[in-house]
Amino acid sequence: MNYWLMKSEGDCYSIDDLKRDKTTAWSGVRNYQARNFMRDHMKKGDMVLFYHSNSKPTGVYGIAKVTVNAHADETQFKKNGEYYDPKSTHENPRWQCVDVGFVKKFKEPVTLDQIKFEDSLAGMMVRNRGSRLSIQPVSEKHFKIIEELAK
DNA sequence: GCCAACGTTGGC
DNA sequence: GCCAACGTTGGC
Repeated sequence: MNYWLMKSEGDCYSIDDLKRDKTTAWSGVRNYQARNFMRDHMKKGDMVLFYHSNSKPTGVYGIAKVTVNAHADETQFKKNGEYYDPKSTHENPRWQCVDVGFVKKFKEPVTLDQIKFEDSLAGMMVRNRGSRLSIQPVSEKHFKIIEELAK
């Protein structure tokens, strides 16, 4: 089983939205590296740190899990939609996404400040300045530490 | 809202 | 295949 961190802008799609929806297709990712993680490495049952970027405070707000393996991202075919990709075809879809389900929301978020402060979390990608990758692999150790910090 | 860092595009 | 220009991300 693998562990991940998925970013979402807090005011765009938050952990509360996921709680309400119970499950959602992680569509709209238009970055090849992030797509490759979803397509090739994320599997049903993998655990996900749900991270809010551009929010106050920024940090991990809860936990989600992968509920459906990668499949074509429908938003790429929606003309006039924000995520429409004219170069993509149904025969050979360019973008894929997994579905994620709600697991829990932390009482208090584990903030980016905390993550940077904890020596035991050295090496987490999200600590790097300018780390724009919206889906990042996380080690089991780091995942568990974040979970502990939330208690 | 600013701006540095990054990814992508497109001309050559 | 290089690289400048551009658009986007995301912390502050």
